[in-house]
Amino acid sequence: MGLVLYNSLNRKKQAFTPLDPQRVTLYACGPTVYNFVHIGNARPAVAFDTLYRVLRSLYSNVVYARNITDIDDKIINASKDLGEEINVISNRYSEAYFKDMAALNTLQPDLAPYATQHIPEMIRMVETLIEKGHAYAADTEIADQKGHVLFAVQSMPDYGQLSGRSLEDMLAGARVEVASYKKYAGDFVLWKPSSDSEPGWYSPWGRGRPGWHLECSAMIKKHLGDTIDIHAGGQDLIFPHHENEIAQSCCANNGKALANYWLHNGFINIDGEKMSKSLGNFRLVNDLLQQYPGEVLRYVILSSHYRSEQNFSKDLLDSAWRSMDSLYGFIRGIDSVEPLLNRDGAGYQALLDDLNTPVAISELYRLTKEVNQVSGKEQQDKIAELMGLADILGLLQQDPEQWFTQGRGGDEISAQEIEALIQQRHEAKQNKDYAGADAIRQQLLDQGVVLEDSRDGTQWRRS
RNA sequence: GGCGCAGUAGCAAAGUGGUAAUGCAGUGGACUGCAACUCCGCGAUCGUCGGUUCGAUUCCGACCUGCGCCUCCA
Repeated sequence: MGLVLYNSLNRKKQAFTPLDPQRVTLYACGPTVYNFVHIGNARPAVAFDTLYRVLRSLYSNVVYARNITDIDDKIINASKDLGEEINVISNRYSEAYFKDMAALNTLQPDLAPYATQHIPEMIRMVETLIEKGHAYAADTEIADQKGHVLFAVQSMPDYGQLSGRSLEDMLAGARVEVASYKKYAGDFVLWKPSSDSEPGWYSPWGRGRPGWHLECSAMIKKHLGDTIDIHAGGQDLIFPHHENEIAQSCCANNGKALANYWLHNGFINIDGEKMSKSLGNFRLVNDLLQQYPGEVLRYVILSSHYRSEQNFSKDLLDSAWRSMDSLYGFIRGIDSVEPLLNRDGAGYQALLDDLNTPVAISELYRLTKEVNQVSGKEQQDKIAELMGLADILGLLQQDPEQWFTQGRGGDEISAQEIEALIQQRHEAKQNKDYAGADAIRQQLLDQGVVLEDSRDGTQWRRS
């Protein structure tokens, strides 16, 4: 079977056929860098990183772009709150983003374009849209309203196609007051004026900054082309963000489709509730990484299908950690072999079926069982297959020894102390002092260290 | 009001028109000085009520419950 993807455009699974098999293009919406990212931001990064890995297994040249939004009102507000320069904030948090995502074993995208480095391209696109009659500069002399350029949604017959709603429907439920400079209530901002204290760039409409949606359209056009294969992001971006990207790009590029496949990941909730500032239940990846290995977070994210909603909780993380332990426990002590992806294997086939990562993970377990049932060359092949599947999932990337001896947060007994106690226990055992040996075992267990005796000696792991 | 999603064992999570993968937890056993690891075994009729069908968890309808989007949002 070839790759099949669920396309939000028509709400169906479709066989994936790239425009150009020699250059497959994937674009995922990245974060606005005004703070550390939360676990919800990590989901698309991990899910579409997995897609990237699958695409690379199928095509020789895949170009994956994930943008950084480094100009936005949220950053401007953060700048005011913190009393720091915009670029200091955006630099700090974009760096943190790359670090956090690397901890989740996401591969570096081929391109990581920054909005602020594409202002001329954005201005050019706005000019094109005005020329073609799809956009207009606000017709007003009121000081703080002057300088807006808006996209005229009524100029685009198909507007609303991705989100599946008509203009009337959208306006019927509108929760926001309509700005007076809009000709039509549904029109959205392409360019807006900046005050002297706000960051801005000079444009034909005065000093200002781009609207939110524009950067993606401009950067895709510049780096990937007028029409790309796959555009991905969170479900909440379907409207308005992606709908508006489509409108801008399509109208600016003579009606060409912006993307042939649109993928959207579901939301992550915290203990049954949506993450929100008012509830104060944000889980920052950076914080979680203090307590859990990045692979555990990745495992959790991949353990449910990317389109379904996922409920995050401590229990889920702890249970995922134990699950990972059992996988690492299995490969601990076996000789490493060159990973080999089995393209006919159920795990890889599951990934080709709209990224069914839960099934792929279950195959990991099935393979470990199979390794036990065979021996010799056959066993080596199974191990290679296991690691090949793990590689494409971005799991089991650590050395098992390191995995079990890594810290698990908090004050912990050091490896040296553990080794010393193991030596003491060994001596006790030699003297048939089993009570003494057991006391040491219990003492370590109380400190979260489990001992495993074998013919070759004693292994330990933190639990 | 409009559009849309979900409800599967204690928890998590796949899946199929012909009586339901997998993981964690629990539990019985083998192994062990005792353990751990590992191995073998054990659990659900799939929100409710109807309909279609030889047969539905899987299709259709209604209902109940939870949730998302409707220009801040992954």
